[in-house]
Order: sequence, then C-alpha cells, then structure tokens
Amino acid sequence: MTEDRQPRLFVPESPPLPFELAAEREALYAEVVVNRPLEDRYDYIVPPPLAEWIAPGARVRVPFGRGNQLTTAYCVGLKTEPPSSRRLKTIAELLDREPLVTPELLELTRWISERYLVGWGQVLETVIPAGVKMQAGTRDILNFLPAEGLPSNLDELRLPRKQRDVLEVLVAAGRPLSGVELAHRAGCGTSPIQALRKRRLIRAERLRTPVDAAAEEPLEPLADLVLNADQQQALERILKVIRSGEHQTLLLHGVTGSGKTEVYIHAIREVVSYGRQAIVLVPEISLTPQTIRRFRQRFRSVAVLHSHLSDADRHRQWRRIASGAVEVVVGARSAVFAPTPHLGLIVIDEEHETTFKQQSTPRYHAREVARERTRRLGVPLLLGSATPTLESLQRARDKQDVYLHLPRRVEQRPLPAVSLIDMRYDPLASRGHSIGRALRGAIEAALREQGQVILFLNLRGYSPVLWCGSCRGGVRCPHCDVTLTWHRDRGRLLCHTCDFSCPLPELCPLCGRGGLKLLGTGTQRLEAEVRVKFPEARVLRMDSDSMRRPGSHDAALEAFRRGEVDILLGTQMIAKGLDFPRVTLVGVVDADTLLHQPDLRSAERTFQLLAQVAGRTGRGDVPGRVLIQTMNPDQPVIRYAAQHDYFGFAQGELKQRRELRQPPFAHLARLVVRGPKEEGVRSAIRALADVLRGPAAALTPPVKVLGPAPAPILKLRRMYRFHMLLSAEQEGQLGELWRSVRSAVALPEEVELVVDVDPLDMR
DNA sequence: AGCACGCCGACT
DNA sequence: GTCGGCGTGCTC
Repeated sequence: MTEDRQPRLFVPESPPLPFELAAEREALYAEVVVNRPLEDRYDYIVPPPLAEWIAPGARVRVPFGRGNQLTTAYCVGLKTEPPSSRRLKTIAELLDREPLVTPELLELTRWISERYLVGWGQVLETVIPAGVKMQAGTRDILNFLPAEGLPSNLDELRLPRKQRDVLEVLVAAGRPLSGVELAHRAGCGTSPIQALRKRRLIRAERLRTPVDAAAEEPLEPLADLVLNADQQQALERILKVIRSGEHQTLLLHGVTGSGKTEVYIHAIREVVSYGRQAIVLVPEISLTPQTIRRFRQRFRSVAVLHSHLSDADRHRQWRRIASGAVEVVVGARSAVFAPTPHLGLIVIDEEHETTFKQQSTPRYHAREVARERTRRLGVPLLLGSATPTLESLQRARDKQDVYLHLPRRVEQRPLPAVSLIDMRYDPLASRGHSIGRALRGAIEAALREQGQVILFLNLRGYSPVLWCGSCRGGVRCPHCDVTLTWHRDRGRLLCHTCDFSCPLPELCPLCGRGGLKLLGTGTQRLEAEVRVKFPEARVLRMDSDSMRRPGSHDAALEAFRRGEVDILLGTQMIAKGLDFPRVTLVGVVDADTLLHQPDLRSAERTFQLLAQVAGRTGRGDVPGRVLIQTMNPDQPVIRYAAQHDYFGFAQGELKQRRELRQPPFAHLARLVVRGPKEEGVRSAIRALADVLRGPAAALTPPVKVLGPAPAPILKLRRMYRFHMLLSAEQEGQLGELWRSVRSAVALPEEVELVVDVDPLDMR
C-alpha cells in the first residue's frame, strides 16, 4: 500500500465484503478530474468509510490508467446512482478532510476550463494556492483532553497536587489544549501532564493547528472623503445596481486624477454594510504600500494577496478570507479566486492592464473570470480605467454594460498640455542624442522652477543592438531570434527573452570581423546622457535592472515623492506610480518604440501608455507639460494621445477593427506549436491546420482559420515556433470547434501545443 | 502527461 | 527463441 509521510485518512483497497455488497443501495460514487491534459471526468466508487467525509472540492488519490498508478485527483461531484455499466475502480485515499474550494469556486473553475480550453484538473491545480494544498503554516500539534467520562468522578480521584491542577484546568477549558498552553495555565512543567497521560486520565490527539503569525499593526482610520458631483453621480448609479440584487458590469471611465478610487471605496462601503465582501483587483505593479494603506485606512479588515507572499502567509490569508472575517480583499490577478463566503462586489482597477491575462496555462483573463463569477452571484462588477479597452468600451456602447464617465480631474485641475516633437529634423537627434533640443530646453526650464521631471523610455539596458557592418545585422542570441542588448552596468550582452548573456565580443561572432557598433538607446544610456546634460540634477533610474532588490521599487518612488530626486527616468514602471504633485514635466523619449509591435493592439497599447505617462503630471497646484518625441508626428494614435482624445482614438480604431473583423468584433484563439526542430514543428502545425479546416468551415457561421505561419519571434529559448489563429463570430464556437477535433489532434514527440483563447500578444 | 501494450529487429 | 526499441492509444 502507499507509504505516505503524512498521516492521512487511510482506506485499504480490498475486495468488497458481503455486507458491503448488501449495502450497495446506499453506495456513493464520485466524479473526479485529474491534473493532466485530459478534459474528461472519471467515476469512482467511494468506499463506505470515506462517504461521510468526501465532498466536491476535496482531493483524493485514485488508481488511474492501465497500471493503476496512484494519482492525485479532485472530487468534483457525488452521486448515488451507479454512473455507467462499466466496472468502476475505488478511491484509495481522501487527502482533505474539508474541501479546498467552495461549490461556487468549483463551478467557476469548470467554466474556466470550458472557456479557455484547459483541463478542469489543471485549472484547479493552479487556482488553489500551493500553501493551501500542503496546509503551510500549520503543524500537527499534540492536544490534550480529558479521558471519556472523567468529569463526573473527578472528586473521587486521589491525585498529586500538580496533576489535579492540570486536570481541573483541562476540564474547565472545555476544549483540547496544546501541551504548552496546558502547562502554562496550570502553572507547571510537562511531567504532570505525562503522568496523567500514562494513567490514561487524559488522552492526546493530533490537531492541525495554525502557527501564529505576526499580527498586522492597525492603522489610524480615516473618514471617507466627500465626493464631487461627477463622482456622486457615478456612485449613485453603482448603488442602484448593488441594491437591485442583479448582476451588471459597470465601466467607470475616468481620466487620470479624476478620483476613481474614492468611488470604489464608497461602493465597497455599501456592500460591506450588508455584511458582504468585496474584491479589488489591481495590476501587480500597483500593489504598493501606498495603495494598500489607502484601503487599510478605510476598512476594518483588509486582506492583501501579493505574488511575494510565503506559502504560509497565503494559506493564512485564504483561511481568513474564507472565514468571512475580511471585508475587502486587495490583490493582483489571482485574487479573483479569493474564497469570500458572501461576495458583494468585484472592482478591477486599470481594467486595460495586460497583467490581468495570465501568460501560462490556464490563460484566463481576470476580467472575464470576474464577469462570470459576479454574473453567477448576481452582484456587480465595476471596471475602472482612464483608457478602457476597446472590448469594454464596445460592450458599454452596445448597452450590455453600464457606462459611467468622470471627465474632469478633481479640483478642476487641467490636463497637461502635450506637445509633439518631430525628431526627424532635430539637430541633436541627428548627432546621436536621445534628448532633442526642445526636450532639453523644457527640462532646463522645469529644473529652474524647482519642478520634478519624469523621462519615459520603454527599453532597458544601454543599447539594444550591437551592429556588425559587414553582416549588416545585429548580433543575435544563440537561442532566440532577437538581438542582444548591451548592459553596461553588468558589462554583458543580455538576451531579453531568455537568460542568455555573454561578454562584449571584439569581433562579430558570425563573420569574425571587427568594427562592431552599439546602436540605439536604452535607459542606461539615457541616464548617462542626462547626467552629462544636467550635471547639477539628482537623477534616479528605475527599470527592472536597477530595481531588482525587493522593496527598492517602493523606496525609489518614496524618495521621488519626498523631493530627493529631480529627474526620474525609466521604463513602464514609472508610468504607474500614484500622485506626484511636484512633477511639472513628462518627456516621452521615443514614442515610436511602442508602435511597431507584432500585435493587433499595438495602437491601443501605445495610446494607453502615452495617456498614462502624461497623467503623471499636473497633479499639484502647478500645471504640467508633456513632450512626446517621435519620428511619426502624423501617426493618428500619437496625435489623439497628444490631444487627450480617447474617443477620437477609439472611434477610428473600432472602425478599423470592425472592417478587419478583429476583436471586439471577433473572438480569437491562437494555437502555437513549438519544438526544438524547425521542420518537425512546421509539419506538425500543417497537420493541425488540416485537421481544423474542414470542421471550421462546416460551422455556421464558419470559423476562419488564419495561417499557419512562423511566429513573429520564430525561435525563442531554443524552440522553433509556428502559430495559427482561429477567428469566430461567436465566442462559443471556438470551444465547439476545439472539442470536436481535439481527439484527432496528434502531436509528434518533442512538439508542444499551446492554446491561447483571447490572446493579447502574438509574439 | 504517463504508462502499458504490441509489433518489429538484433541478440544469448 | 526472447530481449528491448519506440510508435499508438487509453485512462472511470
């Protein structure tokens, strides 16, 4: 039999005894899913001793396959009727005394498995935190309780003084006590306890006991702010939905600085007053101490779920949330699965952020999972953004969702003036400078007036290309189809898509000739240029290289807030800080890097990023300015961003997407086939396309099969990659198609298939 | 994903 | 004769 290290409920697998067969009428069967790429459910016999403990959401060990290999599986359903005529196997062991997920979350994971074309077992495996599965942060601790029937004859016993004390304490406690606690309360050591145990006057049992964690410091509570008219109007619409008891998605479109968070807090206040809980999802990068403090100051009990929590902490928070003791859960993507017992509202802040889509299996989008979860519960979903995704905007236009607008910044602060700087004719740019004449002048002026400056450049490292004039190409990563980036601080060339690095070669590794040149500018080179041009200024660079130590990100933003830094330069990271009232100038060093991405959403992404960066200024009493350097000043996206014209941008982009039958007017699934040999992958995806084309064309309306084609980055981490796209008019067709062909899909060895429903990037 | 089964070729 | 190579197909 199994030899598990941990004590578990144990059931031997043995032939049924006659009396067990007689009890067949009350037999119980369990539906089970395994953590394998198998989408079927399997039926097992529940042996009688487990029948009273097993529940959907608990894990079991089952003999699986021809070899009856013991496999961990999730119980997802129970039934009393024998499910099929075939001979069933029997569950070997129950791993959890209590289900790991509620029926509500169990059903939600089933929806994810159907919507995102992943096995149910795989969804459960990733959705339930590891710390919960292994019960991290708890120990099996010996607990003592009086022997059966003891209390009645306590007085008749003749016992030594200490032993009598111990026994009295234990009886008075009325619950099992740990050895430490019992000894402490009775004011003795451990020997009287051991003596009583030996006399069988007390007995011991092992109990799962939480190991105490450091309690959180309570914060000084802060009163709710008074809302302005726009905020009040939005709130009232939200309250109406909350009170209706029906699901509705609300899109809160508010420019940066318009006070969306305050609206969230008032809405949450309402659901909390009914004794319900709220979940607030924010992008991981926004989970700063400031954001957390903002919620903890306003609500009695807040749980925070970061990605950096230890297993034990995560388990503890999960239990706290499940007990109903938490009013508000704040967390990144996976917090959408927080086991709140009476969920009243989900808020997704910065709804447009791509981090809400998981980039590994199951590739779910937290916004869509939240929509489904709230729909099932009949509670509202509130999406907030300054630049809503076109998917969300289109739903609001179609009146599927409610549209709420906060068009003005709080206290009537104006949006910053944005100037486009045409870099094609800039005298400095033509001599290799990254900061052109206009931007240099603006920085000088801002510094003179004691303002702070933010410079944004979406490229880390010193130089993105090491150019060989003889080969007429950049030096490439040996494992990937991308050029290597020179990182001067580390003195190495790095690949940004895998972990390859090497020293700077003297000669071209391809042709062996010299004369290699560093082309292009990343944040490190920009930093050097800034230090030369503005020697007096205090400069801080923020990118994933300079902010590697945990906490350095928060510390840097804090230093900037306190005014210890004049010029903050960096990547995306600096676009998402909170308020910096003293920033009077934002410079976008190269708006064009954003635009040329292999992605149907590159224009949308560019607009969002420019709007976000621009929103960093003009938040104090001094009005702000934004300068955008570009080689494409006539590009519509950049023009719309300069005019703060979200609707102008959205109008044009939606029109184009409608014509090209792209999302939100079509539903996509991307199939990526990858493997170590190019020819193997190429033939595998051809075979896959052949299997799909017929059934795709047979649907009404037909599902389009686009490709196959090499992926934009053909080779990534030693793997060759080809992809194809399924485009359907109706969402459900993708699943229908996939389920009808998946048994016919056979992949050769070493070749893997990734299915990405609603893909956000095509790399 | 695993794992057993089975159908071929090279060996004691 | 039989050991073991890996392609094929199934898992309640």
